[in-house]
Amino acid sequence: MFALIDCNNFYASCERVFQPDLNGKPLVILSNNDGCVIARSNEAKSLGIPMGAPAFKYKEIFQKNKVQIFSSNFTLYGDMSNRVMAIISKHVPDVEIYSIDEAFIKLNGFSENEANKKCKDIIKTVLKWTGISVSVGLASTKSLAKVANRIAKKNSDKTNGFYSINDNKKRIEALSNISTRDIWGIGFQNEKKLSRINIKNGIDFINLPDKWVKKNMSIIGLKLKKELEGTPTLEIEGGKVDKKSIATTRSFESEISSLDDLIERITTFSMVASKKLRRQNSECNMICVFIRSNPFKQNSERYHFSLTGSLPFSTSSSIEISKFAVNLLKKIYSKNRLYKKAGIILMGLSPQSNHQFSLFDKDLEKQKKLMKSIDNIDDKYGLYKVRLASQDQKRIWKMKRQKLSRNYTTEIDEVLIVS
DNA sequence: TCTGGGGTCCTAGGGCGA
DNA sequence: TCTGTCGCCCTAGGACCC
Repeated sequence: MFALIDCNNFYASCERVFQPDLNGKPLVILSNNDGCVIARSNEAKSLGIPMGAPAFKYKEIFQKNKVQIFSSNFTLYGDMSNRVMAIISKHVPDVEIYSIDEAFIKLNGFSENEANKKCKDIIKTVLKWTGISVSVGLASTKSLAKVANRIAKKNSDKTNGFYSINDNKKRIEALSNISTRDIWGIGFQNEKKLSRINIKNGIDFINLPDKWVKKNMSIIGLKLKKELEGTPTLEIEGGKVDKKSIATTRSFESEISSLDDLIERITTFSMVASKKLRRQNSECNMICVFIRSNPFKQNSERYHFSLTGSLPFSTSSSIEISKFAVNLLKKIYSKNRLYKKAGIILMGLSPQSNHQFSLFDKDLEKQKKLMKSIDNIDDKYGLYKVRLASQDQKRIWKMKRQKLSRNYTTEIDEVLIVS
């Protein structure tokens, strides 16, 4: 049996834990730069505010309904997530942390009653210890556990946050009542394809021939079909898994066109990305750089230039990576154009311990020591205190985060004081 | 004025060596 | 030595997820 544990309206719940007066009020969390709505409380959902809504377009609705607005505080959400996952891991050994607010668990060797009890215990303990409410769906496969979780959440007044698809009748009923778009793994494009042949819900989908599904939705679609039929094709992926690529990308506060400005951004992104790389003790041998226009601008040309290059050696040095990235940037840069977003993606990741030595390694030890010193200074005085000459020394560009809450759990100066 | 960021996996198609 | 075929590898792009 698999269970999916999902935190309810996670980001909104994190804010409410420390500001309980927000309970019952509509609440939204905005993306970086306060751009889009990325999380909503139930009250905000019922006002018709969709996921991904551009904040500026909903200003009136926010004002009219006194919607509480927060900038995303990933330090807080990340810390609360760690606490929730630690509690789940105490209850069961087989845990897969699927995202910041979701975890799959495997309940092998448990009787049905024991599995049900375990799920209910988790709901109770997480709420008691963290203040975050979670929903749990239990079923024979991961995809069906997702469906069960959805039922648990949608009907929380009846389910108390727990639902189990434990027989065929319940499985058929659940699949009849879920539209294809709401099934995990069926996205916008696949829904369009299915809709064209009049496939509307989960039952319609599993009644399709395997051959059609494989041809039109690839092996992933076929695996999903088997899962919904009750045959597991996806396993728990436990343990700490190293990332296979690391990206740092940002939209700019306004369009920029000069090469010097772009070099400054790409250098800074390289510093951030290579730090992430060193944190997981990896190095990379491929770098992709991209720059693009504003896709939302009416009546103007859209462009997206990107280039991937292979390094002659593997490295985690900020200096090597930024030097290489800037060279790639120079190759794709074109004058007299306006750019709204840029980014760098590090690929070909391998553990530092497996380093393949090459002719270019004469400075390796020197670079390693330098990076270690930079990381030490950052640890002591705050992130990214050491900068390369091509970076903006004053850092005049900054993410817009006008409605940021406090770091209640990670900064001693910001903890709540109870008087 | 103002529309996020960071991942994974799969497939098609081209290059290239056996 | 030339040519055809097969399969592997790489890359770009698209789809999905949160």
